[in-house]
Amino acid sequence: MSRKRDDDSNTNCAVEASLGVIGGRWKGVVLYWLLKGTHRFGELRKRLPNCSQRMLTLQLRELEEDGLVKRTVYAQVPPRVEYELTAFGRSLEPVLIGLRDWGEKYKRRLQRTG
Amino acid sequence: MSRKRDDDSNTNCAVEASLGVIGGRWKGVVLYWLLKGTHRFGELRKRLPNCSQRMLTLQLRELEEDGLVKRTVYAQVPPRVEYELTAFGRSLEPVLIGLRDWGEKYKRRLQRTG
DNA sequence: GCTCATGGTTACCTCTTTGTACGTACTGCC
DNA sequence: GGCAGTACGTACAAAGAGGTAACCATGAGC
Repeated sequence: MSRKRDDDSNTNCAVEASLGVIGGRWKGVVLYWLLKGTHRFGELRKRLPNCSQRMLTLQLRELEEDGLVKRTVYAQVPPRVEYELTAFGRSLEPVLIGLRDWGEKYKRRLQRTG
Repeated sequence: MSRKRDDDSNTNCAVEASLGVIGGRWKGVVLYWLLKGTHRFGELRKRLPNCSQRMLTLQLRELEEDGLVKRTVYAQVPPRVEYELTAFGRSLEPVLIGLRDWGEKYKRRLQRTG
């Protein structure tokens, strides 16, 4: 999504506001996995093999900034960082479920129509 | 959204598949207005003052390709082109409503926390 | 024959997003 | 002393998204 963050025009429309938050390249999937429970950074990497390390870091940082994700650093060596949804992040659950269900409908449609 | 269309990795996750379809810069708003009824091209332009003509054309074309929007050209001068949702497009309604409602929650939250 | 309105298309340029590759910090283990 | 493992950060380059501005076709109205 080439949607510049902090763009005022996003906030005019509530739909755009939502998409501005969850529309990032990998945010949907990240949120979807976090819905299933806390994950370490390396675990998320395995879940998103096509997402580079840098991108995963960036997307997580933005989700954290937007208050959807909580980041917990444990003072260990080697480092251990855990990500989990905040209460506000969990309020996205029905939306994400809706997106997933519709996405499956869309994929089935693609198969039918070639 | 800088999400390359026709990218296989999108389709691995249904959430990403949905976002690939509706995640375009202006698609959310366009769909939201079309939910309220058929619109001419010029009407949509007025609804999206921040969207350039070129972008509106592109977004509508992609929505049409994805089977969400039907485009009807009337053989008139000056030209008259109408856009409306297909049945499949209307199946997105609950998802869009969900995005809108959550977006409003998000905006209220932004105001509270500054 | 000039202008206007509508719904485009096209070329060109800029800014953003993303990828690749490499560097870092720390400590325990061999 | 050197390497492994984790979770980053940084620099550079490529790709993609989006803006601006100009052009097009056509017929009605003047």
